[in-house]
Amino acid sequence: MDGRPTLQSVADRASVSRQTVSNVLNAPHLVRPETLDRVRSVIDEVGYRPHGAARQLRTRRSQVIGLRLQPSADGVNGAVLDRFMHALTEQAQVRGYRIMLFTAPDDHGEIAQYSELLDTLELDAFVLTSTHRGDARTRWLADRGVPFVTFGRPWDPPDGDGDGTDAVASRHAWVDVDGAHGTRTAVEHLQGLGHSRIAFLGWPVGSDVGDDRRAGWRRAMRASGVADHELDALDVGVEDGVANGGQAARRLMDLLAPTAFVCASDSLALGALAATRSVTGSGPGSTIDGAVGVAPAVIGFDDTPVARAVGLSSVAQPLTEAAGQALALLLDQLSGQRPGDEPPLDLPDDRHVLLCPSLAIRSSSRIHG
Amino acid sequence: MDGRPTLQSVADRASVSRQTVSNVLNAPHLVRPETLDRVRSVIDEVGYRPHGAARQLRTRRSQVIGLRLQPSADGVNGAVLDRFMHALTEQAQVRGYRIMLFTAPDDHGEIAQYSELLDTLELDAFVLTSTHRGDARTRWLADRGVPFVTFGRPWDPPDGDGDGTDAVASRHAWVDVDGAHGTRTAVEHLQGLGHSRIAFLGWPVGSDVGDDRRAGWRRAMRASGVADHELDALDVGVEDGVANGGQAARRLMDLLAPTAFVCASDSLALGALAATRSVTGSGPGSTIDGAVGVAPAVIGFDDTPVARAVGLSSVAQPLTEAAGQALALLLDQLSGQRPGDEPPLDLPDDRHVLLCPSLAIRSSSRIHG
DNA sequence: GTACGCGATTTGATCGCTCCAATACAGCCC
DNA sequence: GGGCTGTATTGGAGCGATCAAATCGCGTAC
Repeated sequence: MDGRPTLQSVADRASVSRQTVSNVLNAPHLVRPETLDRVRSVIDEVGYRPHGAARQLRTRRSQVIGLRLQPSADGVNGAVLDRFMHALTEQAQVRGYRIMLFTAPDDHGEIAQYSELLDTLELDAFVLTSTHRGDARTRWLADRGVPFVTFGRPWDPPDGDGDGTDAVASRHAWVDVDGAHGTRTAVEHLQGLGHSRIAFLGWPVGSDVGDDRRAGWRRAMRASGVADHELDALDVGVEDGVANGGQAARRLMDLLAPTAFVCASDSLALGALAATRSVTGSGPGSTIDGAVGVAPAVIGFDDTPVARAVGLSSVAQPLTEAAGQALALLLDQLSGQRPGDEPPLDLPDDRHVLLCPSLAIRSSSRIHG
Repeated sequence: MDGRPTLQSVADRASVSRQTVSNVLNAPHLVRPETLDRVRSVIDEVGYRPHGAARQLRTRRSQVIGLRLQPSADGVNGAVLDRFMHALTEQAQVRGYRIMLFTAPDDHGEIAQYSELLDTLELDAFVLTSTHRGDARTRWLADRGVPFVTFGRPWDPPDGDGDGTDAVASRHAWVDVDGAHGTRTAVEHLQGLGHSRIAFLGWPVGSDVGDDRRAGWRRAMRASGVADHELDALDVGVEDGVANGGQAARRLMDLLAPTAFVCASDSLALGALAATRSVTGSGPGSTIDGAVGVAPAVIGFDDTPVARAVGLSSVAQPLTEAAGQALALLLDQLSGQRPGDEPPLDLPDDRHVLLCPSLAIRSSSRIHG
C-alpha cells in the first residue's frame, strides 16, 4: 500500500508472478487471454507504471533521443530549427521516446557530449542538425554504431579519396528539404504571373544550402530560355541579414530593374521588401497603376513567423513531415539493433528522404506590374 | 577489459572496494588523500563514468528537469521562450542537470505529463512558462511537493477566498521580468529626447502581462504631469499582430498625432513602425527636417531578432539571467529535499526574483522632430 | 589490560526491472 | 500409461550504483 506500485506488488495482487506482469506489458502474446485481462485490470486499478531507470538498467535502452541546441542563430531565421525541434518532440512523444537537450560550443564539444551522454545516460540515438562538409560528428557516431539521423544532407562529394571510407561514413540516414525545388517553384510561380526578369538574392557561393537554392533558380530560369550571361548579372550573393538584403536589392534595381526577387532567406527577403517598397512608395498590397512605380515581387525562404506577419511570400519547409520522417528512420535503426549487436554493414540506401517544400503565397508576390 | 568500466572494475584495479570508489566521487572527504589519488588516477585511466540509471534506481534522483514546449506561438514573439530555453539548457548543463522536453495540448495534458514523467522517469523538477490566473499546474505540483519554478509571476490576487490555500499555493518560487519597469524606462528614454505625447500601443485590458506593461507607461506619464483623461486617449489595446499594430497606430496618428509609441510587443511595434514610416515617407534613420513629416519614434518589447534586424528599439528581457536565477531557485529546493522527506511548510519568501529589463536603443527611437 | 572512540574501509542488502533456464500442465500419439 | 510437444508460468540471477551497518586499525582513557 505504501510507496509506488511495483511489478511485484501488482503481481501479488493479481496472484501471478512478476514475470507474468512484465509479459503482459512487453509480450502480451505470451499470456493467456484471461490472465491478461486480470492483470491488466489490476494495473489500471493501482495505477502501475514501469520504472524507467530499472528497465534501462536491464535492457540498456533509455528511450531517449539527444538533440543539440544550436547556439541561437541570431537572425530572422534560426526559428526553423526551433520549429523542427517542436515537431520532433511531439512526434517522439507519441512513439514513446523523449527528447533530451544539450548544448556545445562547437562540433568537437558536441562529440564530447555524445560521449558523456552515451556513457552516463545511454541515450538511444541522436538527431543532428546543421550538417556540413567533412562533418566529424557523423563520422564519430557511425564509427561507434550509434543510431542517428541528420536533418540536412551530407554535402560531402559522394566519392571521397577513393578508399570508400567517406562514402560509407556519409551513407547515413538523413532527411532534408529540397531547396532547389523550392526556388524553382518560386520562379515558376512568378513566371506564371508574367515576370521574366527574376533576380536571385542569395548568399555568397560556397555554402551548400545556399548554392542548392541558387541552382534551383538557375535551372528554372535557364529552362525558360534566359541566357547564362544574363543569369550571372541577376545573381547576387551577400551575407545573410536584412540590411545586406536591402542594399543588394537596391543595387540590383538600379542596374537591371528586375521585376521580382527570389531570396535564399527571409532575412534577405525582408530587406529586399523594404527596399522595393520604399523606392516606389507603394506598400505591399497597394493598388496597381500602370507600369512605372510598381514594386517588384519578393519571395523569401523558410516561411518564418515574420514573413507571415508582414505578408511576405515564402518557401515553406515541411518541418512536421521532416521530423516525422527523421523519427521513422531512427526507429528503423533502433528496432533492428539489439544492444550488443554490431550495426549491419551494408545498409539499404532508402534511408534518405528528400522532401519538397511548398510555396506560401502572400501579398508580396500577388501583384505584378 | 571488455564492456564499459564499472564501479567494481575500477575498484579491483585500484585494490579497494566498490564503496570506496563511490566515495571518491560522491564524498571525497571520507577518503584518505593517498587512496583518493590512486583511485582517481585509475578512474581517469580507464575513463570511468558512473551509470545514470543505476544511480537513479538507488537514489531516486534523475538529475533531469522537465520543460514543456509551448505549441509554438506563431507570432513575431514566441522566440522569447525559445531563447529562455536555450539559456536554461546551457545553465543546467554546467550544473550537472539535463533538460527533457515534452509537449501537451493544454494545462490538463501538461499535468498528465507531469504525472507520467514523475512516475516513469522520476524527473527532479519542472520549469513552467506562460503562467496565468488560477493555474492548475502550480497547484498540482505544490500539492505533491514536486520542486518547480515558474518563469512568470503567479498573477492570482495575493489573498484568495480567505482560507489561505491559494495564497500558500501561489507562494512558489518564480522568476519574472518587470514589464512595468521596462515600459517606464522606455517612456523616460523618450522624454529625455524631448517627447511628451507618447502613446501606448498594447493588448486589450485583461491580460496580466499586458496590463503590467501598460501600468509602467501610465505611471511614468502621470509622473511627468499628464492628466488621466489624456492618458486614456493615448492608450490603445488591440490583439497582438503586425497588421493590428499598424491599424491602431494609424488611427492614433490621425486623432492625436503622438510623437512616439511605446508598444507591448515587437509585433505591434513592427506594425506601428511600418505605419509611421509609410505615412511620412521617411524611413528610420532618415534626415530630420523641421517639424512636420518626421516619423514618430517607436519602441517595442522583447527585443526579438526581427527588432534587431529592422532597427527597432525594444525592451530586452535578460533571459540568460532569468534562466540562471530559475535554476538557482530550483537547486535550492533540490538540495534541501531528500527523496522521502516532506517539503518544508513555511518557505522563505525570498524565492521570488524580479529582474529589470534593459532598453536596446536603435534607430527607431534615435531621432526626434 | 580492557574498554572506548574515531576515522577509513569493507560487506551485505536493495532499488525495479528483464533475461534466462527451469517447471508445471495440457493435449496428443503410439 | 509413458513419452513427447508446445504453451503458460515461475523463480533465480544480475544490471550498476548507493545506503546502512559491520569491520578493522590504532590511539587514548580508565
